[in-house]
Amino acid sequence: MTDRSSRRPRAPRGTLNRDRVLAAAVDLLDHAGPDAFTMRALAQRLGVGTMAVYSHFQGKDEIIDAVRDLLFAEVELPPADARRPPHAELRELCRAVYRLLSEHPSVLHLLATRPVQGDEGTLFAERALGLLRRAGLDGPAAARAYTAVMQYTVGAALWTARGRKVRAAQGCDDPAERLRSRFAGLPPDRYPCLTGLAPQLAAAQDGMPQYEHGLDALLTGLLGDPDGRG
Amino acid sequence: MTDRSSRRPRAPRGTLNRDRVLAAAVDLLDHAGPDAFTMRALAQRLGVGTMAVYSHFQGKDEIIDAVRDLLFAEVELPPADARRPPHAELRELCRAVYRLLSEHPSVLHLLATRPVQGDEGTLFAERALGLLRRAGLDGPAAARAYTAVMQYTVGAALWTARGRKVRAAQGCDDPAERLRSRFAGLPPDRYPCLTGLAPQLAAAQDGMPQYEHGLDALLTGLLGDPDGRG
DNA sequence: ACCTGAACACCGTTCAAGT
DNA sequence: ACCTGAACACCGTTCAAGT
Repeated sequence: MTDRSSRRPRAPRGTLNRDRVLAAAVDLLDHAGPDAFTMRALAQRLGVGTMAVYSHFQGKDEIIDAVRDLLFAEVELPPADARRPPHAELRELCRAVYRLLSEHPSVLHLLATRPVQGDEGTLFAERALGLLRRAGLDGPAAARAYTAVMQYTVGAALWTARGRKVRAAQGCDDPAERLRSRFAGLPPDRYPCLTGLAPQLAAAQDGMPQYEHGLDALLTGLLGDPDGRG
Repeated sequence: MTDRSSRRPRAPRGTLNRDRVLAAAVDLLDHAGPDAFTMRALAQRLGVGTMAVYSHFQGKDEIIDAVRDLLFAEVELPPADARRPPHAELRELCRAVYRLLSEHPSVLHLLATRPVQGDEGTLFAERALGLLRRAGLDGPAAARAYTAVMQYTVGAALWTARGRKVRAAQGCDDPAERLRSRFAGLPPDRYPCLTGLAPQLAAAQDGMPQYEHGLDALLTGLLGDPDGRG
């Protein structure tokens, strides 16, 4: 199946460009992880010599920045709809970002290291801040609320990606099951809650449902209970 | 001032041990950052040959795990006090973890990659879960609430560390000011909220106050308003 | 048992050279 | 302008050797 030489045939001249490099970079990151994302592996996947990539990007950092902004631009922002309550629209906006970060866990590492610079990430911030204002928050409260929501989203996605990485490293068994058995095996007299709640803690490692649970609590605390006082 | 040879004198035999390696590792990580944390730099700081460290640790990963657990063990857990409302005690517990992560931003990178294995991190989880149960949450709700709080704490600390890293890289100017001027310079017709709220967004990059703002909102959403219905 | 230095298989990037 | 291969200065780790 694979090339005996483990080196694919060289692509003809002039076929390399920034888009092809970025597409291969996303593939490589998502498939092999950040550690395996090397300039040599990237070039090999593209069928060119290692240094060919440097004709289109200054170096690895510029590729990483471009990948981050490219993927953030792919967030499917729900259509603005003034009739819906801002709470609900904000929730969907956040879910879209979380979904992106979950589907491309490697971006997380990149997002965590350097902030988004691209225009599309900026548009997301604009939308979110507008919804927070519409929900009745003043300037400082909206800024703090936006920051808190982003902090939680990044943290939740990172938490999930961490579980996946452990699974990939340790023979592909369920990370939730590993967590459960680790907690369940602790001495119950010293850790009564932890041992008792091991199954529930494992159940909370389920990605989107857990994210929604925390997000709803956070938004309720930030905006007030939407079903409560009215 | 510095050694002309840029190589410090070798330590006498038998003075190296796990504790000295870990202390040097924490120093190196906090002072020089994760990228500069190499086995060669660590050994040089200890005044031994590179391979001497391998007599005490299997490799770099084992050192990283040990550093993470060591620092997590240093979290100053507030004394348990059944008279205080669980909401307040949980808040202090979380603040202690956030403070640790902020003071040792390099640990974050490590915490984000692999979960805490050490006993002390486990003790923190036990305390937090106990408080959530005391606050009236049932098993599944307590597990989800604990996970959400940890996710938010990691995300918030990472957010702060990211700002610091940018500052260190880009000539030491204030990261909040950089963020403010970037947002303030956007076209106001396309980004009315972002340009208008640039100062408030910059003000929200203040670490602990922002963390507390989000944490209180999250706890309120998870536990119910402590001052509200009673 | 503890520590060393050389060596191996990597990495990102520079550089002179090719087309 | 675009791409190449050799080379440089790194990295973590293996290994045979020293004490």
